[in-house]
Amino acid sequence: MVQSSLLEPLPTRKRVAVLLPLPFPYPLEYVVPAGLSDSLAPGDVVVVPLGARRETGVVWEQTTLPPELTPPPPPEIASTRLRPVKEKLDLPPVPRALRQFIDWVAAYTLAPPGMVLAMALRSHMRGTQGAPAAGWVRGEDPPATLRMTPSRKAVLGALGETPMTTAALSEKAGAGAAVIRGLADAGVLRSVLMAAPSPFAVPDAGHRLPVLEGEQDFAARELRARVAERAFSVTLLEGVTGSGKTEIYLEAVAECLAAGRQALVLLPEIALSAQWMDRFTKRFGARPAVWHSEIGQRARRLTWNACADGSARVVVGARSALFLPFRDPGLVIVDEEHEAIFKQEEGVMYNARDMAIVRARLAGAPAVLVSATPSLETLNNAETGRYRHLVLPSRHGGASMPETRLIDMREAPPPKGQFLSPVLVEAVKSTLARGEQAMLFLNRRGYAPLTLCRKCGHRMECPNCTSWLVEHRKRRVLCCHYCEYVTPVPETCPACEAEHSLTAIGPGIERITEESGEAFPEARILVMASDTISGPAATAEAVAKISRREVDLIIGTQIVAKGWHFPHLTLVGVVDADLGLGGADLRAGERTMQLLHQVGGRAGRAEAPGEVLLQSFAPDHPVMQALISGDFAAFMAEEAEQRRPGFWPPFGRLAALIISSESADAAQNAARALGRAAPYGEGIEVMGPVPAPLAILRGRHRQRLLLRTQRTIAVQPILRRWLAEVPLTSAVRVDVDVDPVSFL
DNA sequence: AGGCCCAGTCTA
DNA sequence: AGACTGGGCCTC
Repeated sequence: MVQSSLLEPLPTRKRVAVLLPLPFPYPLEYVVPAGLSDSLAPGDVVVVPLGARRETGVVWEQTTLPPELTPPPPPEIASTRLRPVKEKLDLPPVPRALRQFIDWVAAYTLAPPGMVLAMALRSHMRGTQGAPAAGWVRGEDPPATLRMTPSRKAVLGALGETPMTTAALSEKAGAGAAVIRGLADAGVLRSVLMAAPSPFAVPDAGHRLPVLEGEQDFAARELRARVAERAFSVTLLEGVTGSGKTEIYLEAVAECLAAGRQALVLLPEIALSAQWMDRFTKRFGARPAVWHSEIGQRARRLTWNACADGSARVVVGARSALFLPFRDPGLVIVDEEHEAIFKQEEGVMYNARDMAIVRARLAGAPAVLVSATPSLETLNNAETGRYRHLVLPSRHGGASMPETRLIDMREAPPPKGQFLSPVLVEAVKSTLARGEQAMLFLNRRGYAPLTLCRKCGHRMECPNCTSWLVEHRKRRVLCCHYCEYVTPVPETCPACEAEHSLTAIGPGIERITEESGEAFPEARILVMASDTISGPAATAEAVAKISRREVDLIIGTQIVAKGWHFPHLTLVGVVDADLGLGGADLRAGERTMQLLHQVGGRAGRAEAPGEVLLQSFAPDHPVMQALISGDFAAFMAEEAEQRRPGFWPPFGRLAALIISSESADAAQNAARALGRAAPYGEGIEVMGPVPAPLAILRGRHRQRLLLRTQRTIAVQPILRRWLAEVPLTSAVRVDVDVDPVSFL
C-alpha cells in the first residue's frame, strides 16, 4: 500500500454528491475513501460527517430536468475542503426513478431537494436498527486468479447456509471488512437482503373476474390496453357515482399484475376505506399493501422494502405513497382525482394528483385519473387531447341517479332557532316511516361555529388565529379548528362580564343532532364526524352498522361523502348547501358542486330510487342549478369560460407567496419588499401583498402575494429570480405554494 | 435541521 | 465581572 502510493501519482480523489434530508439547496460533496472506491453508486445510503455530527444521506447524481425547472448550479468546492464519506449502510438503495422524481418534485415546488428526500425516506433511514440488513452468501467459485489468503479462507469457511451480515461474518472469521469486500468484488460473496419473506401475498389477477357490460367493458379494455402498451399515457375515467369505476380500474390493475409489474392506487383517505379493501380482496383474493401516515413503524419498513424488491405488487395509499421506491411501476391510479386533499399544504407543498402523472411519466407507465366530478384542470386536459377520456354515463345494475330538489329556505324557513326546514323534516319522517335510511349532511363539526355575547356583541375568537372558536357542547369546550387551542365554555362574557349571555350562533353537526333527536324521537341516530369516529376500525364499524340497518338516520360531515356504499339509504338532506360558496376562493363553486354531488351519490344505490334535498338561500346559484339538473358538463363549461379570459387555472398558472412572522410589522415589511421586487412582463401579473384571509395562524402574522402567468410561462424561474432578489431576515418565513389550492 | 459564535443583556 | 439567551451563519 505504502509502496504503491510512492510509485503512482496521487489519483485525483473521487467525489460523490450526497443528498442529506436537510434543507440544503443542493447535495453536498464528499470524497470517496479508498475502502469504498468501487462500491459507491447513486442511490446508496451512506453516513457522512457534517460539522460535528454524522448524517445519513443518499449518494446522488445530476439528473436532467426540463430547462425551466433546472435550479442554478451549486458553487464549486475545492477538493481540499471535502471530507470523506464515513460508511455505506447495508440498506436497499433508492432506485433511480425515485431519485429523479425527488429532483423533479423539488424543482417544481421550489422545495429543497433534501426536504423531499426526507419525506421519501422518513421510514427508511430513520433508525437503521431493525432495517433489513444485507447479508452475504456464497457466490461464484473462487477464480484461479484470486489469491486465497488465510483470512480469505477463514471468511469462506465461516460462511453458513443463511446470509450473514458483514459484522457477524467479520467477527466469526476474525477478518476485517476489507477482506469481505475483496471477496465480494471478486464475486465469491454475493449480497442478499436478509429481510423476512415478504408479508405481501400476490394478488391473483384471475381470482374473481367481474361481469362487465357495454361501456364498462369497453372502458376496462381501454385501460388494459394502456397498461399493456408499457408506455406513459394519461386517461381520465369519468363516471357518475355507482357506475362501477372501481371495478373497471381494478381491471387495469389486473393487467398490470399479469404483466408482472407493480401498481399504485392513490386514494384521498386511505384510513377510511375498509369498503375499498373489501372490493379489492374480493377481486384479487389478497389484500394490497397499504401506505398512509398512520401505519406503524414496522409496517412502514416492510412496505418500503417490499416496494423496493418488487414483492409488494399493489400498493394503495395516501399521497405520500408516490415516494415509495417501486422497482417496476407499471400503473398509477388516482381515485377521486378532484379531491383537494391531494394537495399537501405544509412543508413540501405538492399536489399528489399532478405529481402522480410526473411519476408515471418518469416510469414510462400509464396514469389513470378517476372521478365522478373531474376537476376543471383535468377536464381541460381531456378536452384538449392531452389526456384520453373514458365516460361512463349511467349507473351500474339499473339503479337510477337520485332525484335532486331544492328547498328554498326563504320560502320554507325552519322555526326560529332551528335549522331543518319543515319540508326536510317531513321528507325524513316519511323515509323513516317506509323503513328506509336517511342522511343529513353538514360540513361543519361541533355545535355552533360562532359564540357571541348578547349583551355586548363580543365574539369568542382564537387568541392564536384569525378565527372563531367553535363550540363543542358535548365536551363543553370552545375549539379553534386551525390550531390546537381549546378552552372551557366560559360562564360569563370575557369582555363585559355579563352572566349567561353567550349564545351559540349557527349550526354545527352536534346541533343538528340535537334538533333531529327532537324531530325524530324514534330514529336510531348515528353521528359520523372526524372527531366522533376516529380511526379505520371505528369507521368500518360505523359503516357496517349502517349496512346492517341498525341505524335509521346518519348525521355526518365530510367523511360521509366518501365513496361509501349504503344500500338502504334513500334520502340525503344537505343542511346548508350554500356553505363553501362564500369567500374568494377560485374553486369555491366547483368544489361545492363536487362535494354535494358526492354526498348525493350516497342515496339510492340499490333498487330503491334515491332523493337529495338541498337547503339553500340561493336556489338560483349556478351550483344549485347544476345539482338539480345534473348537467355538470354545462356547469364546468361555464366555469371554464369564467376563468379563461383572466388566465386563471387551467388557462394560466398560479403561485402564492405566504409571508409569515411572529411580528406583524416584520411580515408586512417583508411582503412589501417582495411586492416592490415583483416580476413583470407580458403574461405575468402579481397581486398583493395583502393580509391573508387567515391573517394570524398559530400566532404568526401572514401576508400573501399571488403570481399569475399565462399557461406557456413557467412560474419556477420567475419565482427563483424574485426570491433571490429580496433579502429576508430570519424573523420572517416565505412559503412558496406553486399551484395553490387553498387561498387562506 | 442543528451547532457554533458573537452580541447584547441580565445578575449581583 | 461573569454568565446567559438569541440571532446569523455555516455545514461539502
